[in-house]
Amino acid sequence: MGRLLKKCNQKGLRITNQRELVISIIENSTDHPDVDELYKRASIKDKSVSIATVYRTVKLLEDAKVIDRHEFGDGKARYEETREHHEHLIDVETGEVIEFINEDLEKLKKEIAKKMGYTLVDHKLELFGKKISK
Amino acid sequence: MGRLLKKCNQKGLRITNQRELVISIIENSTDHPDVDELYKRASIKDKSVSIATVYRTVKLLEDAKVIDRHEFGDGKARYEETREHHEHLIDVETGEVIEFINEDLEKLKKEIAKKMGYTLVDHKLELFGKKISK
DNA sequence: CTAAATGCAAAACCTTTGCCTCAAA
DNA sequence: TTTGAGGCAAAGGTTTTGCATTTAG
Repeated sequence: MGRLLKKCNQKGLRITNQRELVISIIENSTDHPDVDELYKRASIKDKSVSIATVYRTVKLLEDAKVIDRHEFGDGKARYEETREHHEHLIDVETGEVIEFINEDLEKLKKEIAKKMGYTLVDHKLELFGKKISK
Repeated sequence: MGRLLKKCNQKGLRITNQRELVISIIENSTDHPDVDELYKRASIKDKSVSIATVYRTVKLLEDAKVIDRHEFGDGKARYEETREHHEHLIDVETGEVIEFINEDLEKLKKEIAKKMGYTLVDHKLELFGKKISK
């Protein structure tokens, strides 16, 4: 049984065939698929899955905090399994999404929030960049 | 003549009554209105303005880089006049948007991008926080 | 068994666009 | 005067939802 499915069980989510399928797809994706992409990948294994179920499932998983939703500026939500916090750099020319972590950044953000009288419950940082040509 | 209108003139944009109205509303807003809100505020002064024009105007102004578009996670684009770069802290309990600037953050972001082989063309940082209760 | 999940299609949102009319430069 | 802008309504894209049916627990 996969990591993500295990987490869902721990949270007490009812697992249906459709949900298990979507969960396994997210778990085995290394990119940041949107709902339509998840739907396409799911349809390969089970043509009867509806896109409404995919939408309902990602909302369920997001509420359960086992997946994260991102908006990279193209008007569609994109998803990935929740894991150690990391940031995204989006190549504006290719659309490629590159992940990175930076401890200084993590510290700085918490400090800033604290200084403003807030505790950080979430944050998003996206860098949009152009590859430096050699 | 307002700052923002002046900038638009400098960019050579054709100024119509409708555009001037939308420009003045954005310039005099201290919040981050979405298109519907801009449309409502514009309609008070001129009921004939259409929402299509508001959409076309914000796109024009965004392309001219005199206003910035933000997405704060509620599915609607929000706009504000372009000015010194700053970040947003969103109070998750009230929805209030608090602006701040932090030079360390600015430097760090550029460094990170550079280290990854990119020049930063844009970036977004949003902190989501809860007010620390006294 | 029974409450909850699914599929389907319609609807809800936000945003864009075609077309004809109108106005800025 | 002439090209670009505006108004209106229709269409586009993503996401949500009502309802009848199916299924997990």
